[in-house]
Amino acid sequence: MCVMHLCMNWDAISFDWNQARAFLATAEEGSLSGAARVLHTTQPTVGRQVSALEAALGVALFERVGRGLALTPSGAEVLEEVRAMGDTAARVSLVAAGRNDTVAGKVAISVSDMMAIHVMPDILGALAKAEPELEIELIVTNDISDLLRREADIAVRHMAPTEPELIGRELTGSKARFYASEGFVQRHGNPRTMADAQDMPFIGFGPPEDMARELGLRGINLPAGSGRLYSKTIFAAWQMVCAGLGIGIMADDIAARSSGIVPVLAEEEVMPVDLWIVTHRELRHSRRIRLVWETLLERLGG
Amino acid sequence: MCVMHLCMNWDAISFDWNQARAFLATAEEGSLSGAARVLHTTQPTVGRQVSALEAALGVALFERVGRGLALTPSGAEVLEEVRAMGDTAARVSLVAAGRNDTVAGKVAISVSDMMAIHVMPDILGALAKAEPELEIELIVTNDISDLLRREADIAVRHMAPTEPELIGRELTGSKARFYASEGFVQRHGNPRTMADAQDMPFIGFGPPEDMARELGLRGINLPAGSGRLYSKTIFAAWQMVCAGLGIGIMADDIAARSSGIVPVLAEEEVMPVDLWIVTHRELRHSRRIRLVWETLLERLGG
DNA sequence: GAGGTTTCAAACGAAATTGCATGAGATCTA
DNA sequence: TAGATCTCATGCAATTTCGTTTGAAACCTC
Repeated sequence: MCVMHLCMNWDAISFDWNQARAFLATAEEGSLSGAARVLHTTQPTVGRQVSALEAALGVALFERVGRGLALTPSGAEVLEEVRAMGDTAARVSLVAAGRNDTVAGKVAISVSDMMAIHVMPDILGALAKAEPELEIELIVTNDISDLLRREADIAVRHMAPTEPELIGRELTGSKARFYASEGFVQRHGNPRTMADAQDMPFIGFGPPEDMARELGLRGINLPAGSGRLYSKTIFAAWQMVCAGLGIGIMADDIAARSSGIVPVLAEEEVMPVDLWIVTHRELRHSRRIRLVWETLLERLGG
Repeated sequence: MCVMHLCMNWDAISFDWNQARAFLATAEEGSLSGAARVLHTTQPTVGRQVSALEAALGVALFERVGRGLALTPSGAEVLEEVRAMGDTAARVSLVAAGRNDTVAGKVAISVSDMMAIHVMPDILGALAKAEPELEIELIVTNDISDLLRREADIAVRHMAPTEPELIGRELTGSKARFYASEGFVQRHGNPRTMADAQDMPFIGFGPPEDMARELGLRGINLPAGSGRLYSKTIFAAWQMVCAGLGIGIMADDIAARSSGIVPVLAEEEVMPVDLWIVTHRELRHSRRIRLVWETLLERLGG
């Protein structure tokens, strides 16, 4: 609109911005109580703030209808704008975090469950010891965390980021191959090719379709009907492999930590494991973020 | 960016929005004291709010340098985003005002000085009597007020609005013609055509170039060198006409209120006076605005 | 229909924020 | 260089806001 701000209209923004936030949270969450929860405050406070905003703007935003509130048409219209205000507020928070030059504070790292269990403890332990003021939240998920919405500050992913707002760095990932338990091999034999394993069960790390597509890209075709056992929680799936329920794919270094596990399908392709650390472009220069970033880079092999 | 708000990231907007506003005002005004003035609060309060924001974001926004503050590079970057937040806040205020269904409150009307003196008093008097809770600010300016920035809520202009956000309604403006004082006519005679007035002084309502261009569009060519006396304050210019200093253009109904004034240049074109009332599209349906709008329409002749 | 679980609203005491007054430092003018 | 006028920082009293608690009404489940 207008970039020049020679004279700002201060009257137009003189309403209480926190009350606007309370209204936003209430409308989004659907209730005063819900808003109070997400804002880490209490229901009476949110209620008073919304009422005060209504009085200040001279507009009835909600209609008190039994339990819960209902947006009035005016409220819906105002909400649109307040929502935009919330979006810009999130951007304020983002660039501020990117400029944050204190080491103290929180960094949220999103990793897969296997990494959380097998490789992160050492790294986080070293980090916590080296930087006592650093607070780290480990978000364990096998879905790709939404860095754009800042569910996490840094994510360890298995692929390069596609969003232009994100920047990533590839790590020297290990190799992955097929494994099974010693018990499984004793019972079924150790297949050397996929043809040998036609009738053997495979443990998947996600829906069979996804697994088949993923491996198909690497020239490996799983037998039809395999992978009826799967879990998106890789740790759980791997436990099934260890229990001798079937064949699974695992990174060599992690497989090496499990006892009683042997490689199978020796003549099939050994697959490289893509590993990326990813963060938001704006956060890249935050001292705190960079500290964690460098440590991850070093310990995971940059 | 993302229109879907299935789950909002509430942590990202959990900083104090009023503190952000304090920072915005401070940065824009250049000092804590200045910010305190525009925000109708005190300097210690603004100072504490800005400091608290710095602490919350972990970013040094200002560098305390003797008298006054200087934005840090980080502060400048954050300011950009907070400025965007301020813009959206202004929009909140705008649509809220448009939905405001209370009669009580302020309406700012922007008019030319002549209108302010000659026609508004009656209208505003009637309005104030009919609606005791209505508060009206009369902004007197011959520049077109920036309705987009809400310097005024309603403007009476001499041309149709060009901005798409504004809506206007044409009024039945009066006719305008050339006038001079009786004393002037006694001394110089009453010219009937522009040729007769070649050597007579003209009083302008703005820079001679503007006047010449404006009248040229209507087929009237002022003598070269006329209009060396002018004032953008039309009232002042008209006083010069009344004092017999020269010939001036005036709307008939307003000229009729001045004694000792007679029409001159009778054979020249009589010019229609364009008259529009203009407001912001969003404000159109505010009860308060509509009330004033309808009154202006009625009394000024819709 | 009773019990449990929500919701919002009201009252009261506590805590945080605000405003005023004051002081110290810097800039500008004479 | 001295005075005036700005600026921001600090201490203290007063107001406002907040959180806790309680109550009443609506919804869901059994």
